[in-house]
Amino acid sequence: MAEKPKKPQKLKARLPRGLEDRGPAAIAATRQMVEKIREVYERYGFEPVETPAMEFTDALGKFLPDQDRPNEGVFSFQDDDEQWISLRYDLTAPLARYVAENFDALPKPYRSYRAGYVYRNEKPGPGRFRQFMQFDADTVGSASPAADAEMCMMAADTMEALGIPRGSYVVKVNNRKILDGVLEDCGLKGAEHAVRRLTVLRAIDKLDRLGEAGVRDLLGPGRKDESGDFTRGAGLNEPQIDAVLSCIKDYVATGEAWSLADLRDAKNFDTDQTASRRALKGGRLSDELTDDRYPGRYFNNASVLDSLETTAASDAGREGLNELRSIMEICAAAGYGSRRIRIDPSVVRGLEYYTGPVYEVELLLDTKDEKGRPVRFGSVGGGGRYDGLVSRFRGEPVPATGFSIGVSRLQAALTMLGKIDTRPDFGPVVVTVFDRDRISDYQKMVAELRNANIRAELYLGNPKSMGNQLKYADRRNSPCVIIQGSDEKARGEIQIKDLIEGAKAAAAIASNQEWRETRPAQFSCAEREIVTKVREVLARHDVKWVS
RNA sequence: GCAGUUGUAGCUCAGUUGGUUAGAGCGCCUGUCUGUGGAACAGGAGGUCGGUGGUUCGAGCCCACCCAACUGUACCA
Repeated sequence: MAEKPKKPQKLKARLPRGLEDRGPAAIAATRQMVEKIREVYERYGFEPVETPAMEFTDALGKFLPDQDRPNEGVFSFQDDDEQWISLRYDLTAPLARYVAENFDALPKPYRSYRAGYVYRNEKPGPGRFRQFMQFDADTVGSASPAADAEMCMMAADTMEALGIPRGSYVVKVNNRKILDGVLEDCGLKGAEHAVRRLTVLRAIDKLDRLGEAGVRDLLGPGRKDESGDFTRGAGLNEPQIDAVLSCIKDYVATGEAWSLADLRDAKNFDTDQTASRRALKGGRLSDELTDDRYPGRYFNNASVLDSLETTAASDAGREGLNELRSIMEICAAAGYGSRRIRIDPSVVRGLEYYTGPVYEVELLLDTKDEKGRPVRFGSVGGGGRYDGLVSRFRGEPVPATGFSIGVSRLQAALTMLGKIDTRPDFGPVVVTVFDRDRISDYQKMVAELRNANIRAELYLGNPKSMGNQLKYADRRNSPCVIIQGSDEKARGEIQIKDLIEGAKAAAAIASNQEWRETRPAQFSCAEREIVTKVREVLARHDVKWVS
């Protein structure tokens, strides 16, 4: 054998990790989700505003302390004047910039929403991407707890608008001021303990993932994970650990706990009793209730508030508790009970700019990947009050609160749960080419269909055989094709082949010979009837092309 | 970043104790079929066995280093 000629070094087609190409089904699903979210936000009185994907890095507040370069978590580059520009990592900081820049022209409180891609240079995982879509709503210029309560209620409404039933999601609420107060009580006050306070907050944030024992380790000396890797802890002593944990999980003092039986009885809930009972059967909630890793996490909001009374003794804590109480009163009065909007003192959120109330939306459904392994998605939405963000640009305080749906992550979760239709949409009607010199005739048929608002196209490949053209139409998932050979042309007719009906008929036919000769689900009609007859076929199979 | 696991065809995976020219299923292309999708049958294309170096008469298999992916963990202001 002759020596093989050396292959030219081909460029490897590859996509950077954490990014995804999106096909027709995913695009359609996103469009539907965005539209449903938009309807809810509009109904709440928010108006759209859009900002670009890039901002000056200082506007995002993403410079590393004591250094003149941006944090590694954001994608950044220098403009030709050496100014740092970054891709936005959320929609909140750019909105704060927009409001500050247009402050005088905007009505206050200013209520706006926007959907867009954001970018984070972090390790990707299931439901975690480096480019992903968020859908935000923000109220700028109101310090009222009613603004925060509204965010929580809107979060709940949005989930239900997206088809996630009551009981399959929960909006968790907390107030950072309470945690601040508790940490002060633990003797972790002042700048010299800032690092340890941060470690404590992060440990608390992991309660749902690591359980109490794991958090205890992280608050103390440290924790070894299942791969043997060791993480250093906050180094608190036992009394301090107990103090921190008690404010997070021990609400038993005054209130009633929700036992599983109570939940089944559903008398602890205000307006959503029937739905609650139904959701309990399949939902994750019942598992957690019987799981002793989560002792006492399920109490109604009134009893949690009462319990916090004893732990939130500092000024900051008391202020936070009062805000929380107002939020819950407003929600309860509007019919949003403890099962939909629940106080959860372990919610702290990762972003530093939150100053008070924080919210998080969690799916309570079990998600499994294609190999059946459980997948942890984390929150599918979140938000909070950020009273400091806009005022960075101005000399006056500008309170603000907002909420964000992680559209991409939620879509990934819903896809994994089989709740999103990933079947391909119907393709266009394909007009086949029989005689190459009559292309203009065929294109005229296409135009006629298009003018009748029917998705149609001419076969633009090599029309060497009818088989190839039908195979193409089949792959496009076309409902039907148009055929006109010389015989039909002579009679002024066309053939319409119903591919959907034909596929059904195919099951009963074994030989290719017969398959061809019977030409299943094919009929002829006069040329001028093309639109009427095609419409009949489309109507028969309920083809609508709406997505 | 740290730790563990895994890298063989487009995809899912076999590959014996280290032994000739690395296989299968699915998918793709062509044909049986010059005016008809599917099925069936036949054929074909497609591989630097992740990369580099080493041990050996001989490496997909053994060793070292590197790269990548996955999982956990950390980071995510």
